[in-house]
Amino acid sequence: MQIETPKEFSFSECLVFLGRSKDERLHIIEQDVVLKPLKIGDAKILLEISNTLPQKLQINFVIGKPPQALHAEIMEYIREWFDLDRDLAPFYRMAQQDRLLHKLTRAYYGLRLIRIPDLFQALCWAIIGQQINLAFAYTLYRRFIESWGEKHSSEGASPWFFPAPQRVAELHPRHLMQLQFTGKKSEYIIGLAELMHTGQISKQDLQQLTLSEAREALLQIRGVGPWTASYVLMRCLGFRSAFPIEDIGLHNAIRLQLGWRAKPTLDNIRKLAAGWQDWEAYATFYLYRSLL
DNA sequence: GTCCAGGATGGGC
DNA sequence: GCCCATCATGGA
Repeated sequence: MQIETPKEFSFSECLVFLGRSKDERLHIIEQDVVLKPLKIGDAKILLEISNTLPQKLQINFVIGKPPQALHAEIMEYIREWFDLDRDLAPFYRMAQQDRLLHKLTRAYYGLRLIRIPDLFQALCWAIIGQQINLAFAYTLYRRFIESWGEKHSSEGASPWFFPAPQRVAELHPRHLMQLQFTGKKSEYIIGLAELMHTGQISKQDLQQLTLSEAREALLQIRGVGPWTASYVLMRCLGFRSAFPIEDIGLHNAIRLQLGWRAKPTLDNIRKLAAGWQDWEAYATFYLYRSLL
C-alpha cells in the first residue's frame, strides 16, 4: 500500500521527532522504518512505514493482513498522523518574514506536525506532562502504557497499544500512584477514562465544533486547563490556530532562539507571534523541534 | 543541595 | 476576579 506525500514533506524530519525519547513504546523506529500497531475494528495489525520511493510512503503489513475494505481507514490514519493533508506552502511563505521561524523552517524543512490521533491518548499524555520535565513525563507515560496497555506481540521488541479507556476507568487512583503519578493526576486520568468510555467526551463530537467551542468543551474536563486544552487542540484535533502560549517548552525555545537570558513574557510572545495567524500550531511545533 | 519542569485546582481575599 | 499554596518527584 502506498500513500502520496505532499511536496513539503520530509519523512526523516518526522522520524527525528518520533524518535525523541527512548521511553517511547507506541511505535518503534529502526533503520528509517516505523513500526506502528493499529486497531481497526476488531483487527490488530502492525504497520511498517517507510519512504523508499520519492513522494510516497510505503505501508507494509507485518502481521495481520487487513481486508481491502479497511485500507482506506488505515490510509486515513497515516495521513492524519503525519498531517499530510496540510498545505505548508503558506506557512513557509509566512515564516520567511518571521524573526523566530525563518531559520527553523529551513533547518527542519518538511517536518509535519506529528499528530496524536487518539483523543484519550492525547489527553493522557498532556495531563501526565503537566508541571514535570519531559524526561520524567516519558517515564510515567511508559509505565502507564506497560502497566495497562497491550503489547502487540509478546515476542521481542514489540510496540504497544495505548491503554483502553474501559480498562483505565476501572482502576483505583492508588494503581497510578504506584507508578509515581500524583494523587490528583491519578484522579484526572481515571475520571477522563470514564468520560471517554461512556461517550460523554468523544473526538467525533469535538471535531464538529469550532476552535473556541472545542476548547470550552475540553476545559469542562477535570484536570484540563488552558494549556492542556490548547495542546490537545493542536496535537489531536488538528486546529491550526491552537496555541499553547503558556507552554514552558515554547518559552524556552523562544528564549534560546533569541539568545535571551530570561524567558519571554506572555506579552513578548504575543508580539512575536503577531504574524502567525492560522499557523500558531505549526510555529509551536517547529519551536518544540528546536529543543531536541 | 537547589531549582525548575511542555499546569490545574481549590481556597482565601 | 486575582493570588497563592499545594501537588510530588525526577532531572540537570
